[in-house]
Formats: sequence, structure tokens, C-alpha cells
Amino acid sequence: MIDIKILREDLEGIREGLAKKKFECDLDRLLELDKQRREAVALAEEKRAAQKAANQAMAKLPKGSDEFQAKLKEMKVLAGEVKELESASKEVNEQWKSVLLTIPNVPHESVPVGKNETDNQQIDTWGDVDALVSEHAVAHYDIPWFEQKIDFPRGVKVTGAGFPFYVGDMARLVRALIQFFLNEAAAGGYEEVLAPLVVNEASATATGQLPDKEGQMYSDQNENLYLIPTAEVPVTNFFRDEILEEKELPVNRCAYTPCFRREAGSWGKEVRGLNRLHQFDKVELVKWVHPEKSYEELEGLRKDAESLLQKLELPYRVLLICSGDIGFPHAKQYDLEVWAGGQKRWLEVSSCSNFTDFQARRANIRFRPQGGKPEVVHTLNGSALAIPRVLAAILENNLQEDGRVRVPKVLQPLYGGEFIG
RNA sequence: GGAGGGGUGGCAGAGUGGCCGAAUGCGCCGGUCUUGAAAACCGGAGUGCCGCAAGGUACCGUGGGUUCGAAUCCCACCCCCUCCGCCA
Repeated sequence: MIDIKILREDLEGIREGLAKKKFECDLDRLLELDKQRREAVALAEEKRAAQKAANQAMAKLPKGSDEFQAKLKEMKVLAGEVKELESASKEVNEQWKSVLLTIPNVPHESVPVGKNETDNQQIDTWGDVDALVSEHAVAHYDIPWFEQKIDFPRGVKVTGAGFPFYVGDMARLVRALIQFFLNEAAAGGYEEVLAPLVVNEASATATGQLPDKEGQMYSDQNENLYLIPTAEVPVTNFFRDEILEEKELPVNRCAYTPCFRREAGSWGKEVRGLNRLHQFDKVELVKWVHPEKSYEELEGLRKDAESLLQKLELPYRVLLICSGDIGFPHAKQYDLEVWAGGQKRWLEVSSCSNFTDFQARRANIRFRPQGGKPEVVHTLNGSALAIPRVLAAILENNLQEDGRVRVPKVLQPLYGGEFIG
């Protein structure tokens, strides 16, 4: 959530920043509630202080004395007033908090203003797309043996659409990708964690999935738990309600997890094959950093993700996401899109973002500056990488005339072979 | 799942209705002493909210309730431990 103190001081600045995003939010109502809240708190605390003082005087009177009895009558009235003022203060505080949770993060000044994804800026490319043009290139889902190795019909039978089985050497290739990504992350200084795949409401609220995006997550209504849409949720929440030492920062971690997304209402032709699934595997990088370093760290994070595509020899482009396409909790976001030569499309395989203090404030993750008061940290995360679309690109870009697919060199030792198909 | 026990400050651990934001010990920070260190002694130290400040207020697992007054009594929930059952 945003810093209410900054909002009080610079309403128009925040309003301007948020206007660039596509989310609806009512700053005037928030500010009005903030004012009401402060008044209500002051009133309740004043009355409460009077009650406490009177109570202390009363404790010294002999119980059952006339004086005590008279005082008691007075105190009952005061107690009623305190109760009333406190419940009023509590109520307005809850309203204030719930509105505050609907205010998105303010985009960084370097984020281009735009309406939607067509306004995203391509800031870099790597690799030669034209070199991959060949007549026999096909979409991965049109490779003749595709369904033998990535079995969608069986997935439909067992679960539903978007939950394929990976079979045989394809399962092994997926495992090789996971292993490769984790090895690279570890070499880059990210400590590996194996995280819960199910989280509670507080965790989902802290990272910004709730209260607004229930449609994205599978949930267990009985237990009030959610299947994670990304490792970002459990991993970021690792330090929820904790205070880190300044010298510990930055903390860098990586996690492999399956990810579960309902993708309600977004099923269509663009999403055949591996392009969009309800369950997919991903390695995620997460950083907790000093506020002054977060934009610098974002560049490093992006480079770490990019290096994976380079090592896999997959051409990609880097997009700086515009204000209209950027997510609710994000201050700045880069997407990496890999070239899929069969579909002749760019596929998003990574999103690297700086959330500044937005998630950390919701999650109450702080650090203690040298001898000072705790301050909110900044959090970042980036996919490194989402596996099905990387796999799609490998299948399409590396398809040979003989119908087999060449496995990228760096994966061969982990995969245990040179070809698949 | 059944039966019992328990959740108090960084940790350990007192506290069963007002004198408790909370004893004591350990650990931590600063100082005295010392050539230096240890020991000893002295002092300090939680987090949030309201307030320009002085200060006020909240927080003893969480949320309700009883009471003039709750860490302390009542209810619900969460979590941990022990035993039994079941299971990888």
C-alpha cells in the first residue's frame, strides 16, 4: 500500500502518478477517511485517558465505601462514552484500511505513459530472429509427436483444460530446465528455497493478489487458502512482520514452484498448446533491498533473467511496460519476450518488477538502519524463467528438418542427450 | 481424528482483577575499571498510532465478551507440545 503520510503531503503528486495507471481508486475518499480517522482516534484516546486517571484514583478508595459507590456511578457513565468513541474510531479505521488496500502503487517517473500493451516500449533485443526463419518451422503444437510428449487430452480427462502431462524425455527436459535455472540462480547469489504452494489470506493480501484478484487464484474455501499463482507470494511473505538488519540487505532468493492460475475469461485461440496453462512451472527470483538501491537492483535482476535466454540461445526482446499495462503493485516492470519461430510470435517468459515499498508496507517487512527507527524495505521479483513458453520457443526454434528438436547445449548434460523427438 | 497441557519483551521465565508496558536471569548497546580483554559495577534499550511538541494511547497468540477497571475471568478461533489413533 501507499504511504499515507506522503499522500497527506502531496495529494496532487500521487493523483497524477496514479492517473497514468488504469486502476480505479478514490483518493479523495481515502483522504476524507484519513481525516475522520485521526479525529476519531484523538477523541477516543482523550476520553480513555480520563477514564484511566479516574480509575487509578478509584483504586485507592476503600471498596464499598460511600465514596467508592458514588464514584462508581460516575465511572459507569464514562465507561459507556469510552466504549462508544472507541467503536466509532475502530469502524472508521477499518474503512480507511480497506480503501487504502485498493490504491495501487505509483509508477516510477521512468515508466512511459500509455494506455495498454501497445504502448509498451521495446528497449532492447538479443539474438537474430531472421536466422531462425525456415520453411519447415511450425508452431510447437503442430509438431507431429507433440501430443505424445505433452499430453493435453489426458490432462483434460484427469483434471481439465490447461493441465497437461509431460511424458518421457519431455518430462526430463522440463526437469533439466528447472535444474538449469536453479543452478544459474544459485551461481548468481540467490539462495534457494522450496516454498509452500498454498498460502493464507494474509499472504495473498500482502503481495497484492487480494483483495481484488480472487479470479486469478484457485482457492480452498473450507480453509481460506489459496494455490499460489507465483512463488512471489510465499517467498516474499517469508519475512512478513519481521525487521531485518540493514547489513543483511540485499537478501536474494530463488525458488522453483509450480504456479496455478485460473485465467478466468482469458481462454481463446491465442493460448493453444503451451502458450497459456492453468498449471505451469517457474523459477522465481526475489529480492529484499535497501530503498535507495531498488532501481539499481531491478536492472541487475533483469540482466540475471536475460542471461538465461542468452545461454539457451533464444532470441528475445526487452519491453519496458507502460503505465497502462503495468500491474497493481508494480512501480516499474520489464518483460522479457522470447521469439517463437513457428508461431512467429513473441512469448512473455519473464516479468521483472520493482514493487518499491508497496508490498513491504502491506507485508510489514522492515529493516533497521544503523541505530535508527525501522524503515520499510523494497521488494523486487522476476521470473527466471517461466518454463512452458521457454519450452515452446525451444521446440519451435530448434526444430530440424528431420523432425527432431535440438536441445540447447547448456541443457544437454542435465537432460542427458542432444535431441528430443 | 480423540484426550490432556500450553502460547507473556531477542531468549528463558514470573505474574490469577486496580500498585503491570509488565519482576528476575541471560543476551544486546553505552560507560567505569584494565596495558588489552574477561569479571565486577553503573546506565540504556520494544513496536504501532495520534500530536508541532510536551505528552497521550494501543499492543501479554487472534477476535469478541464480562467489569468502573483485564496479561489475569468468560466464549470462539489459530498455533505449539505430550499421549493415543491414522498415515508418506
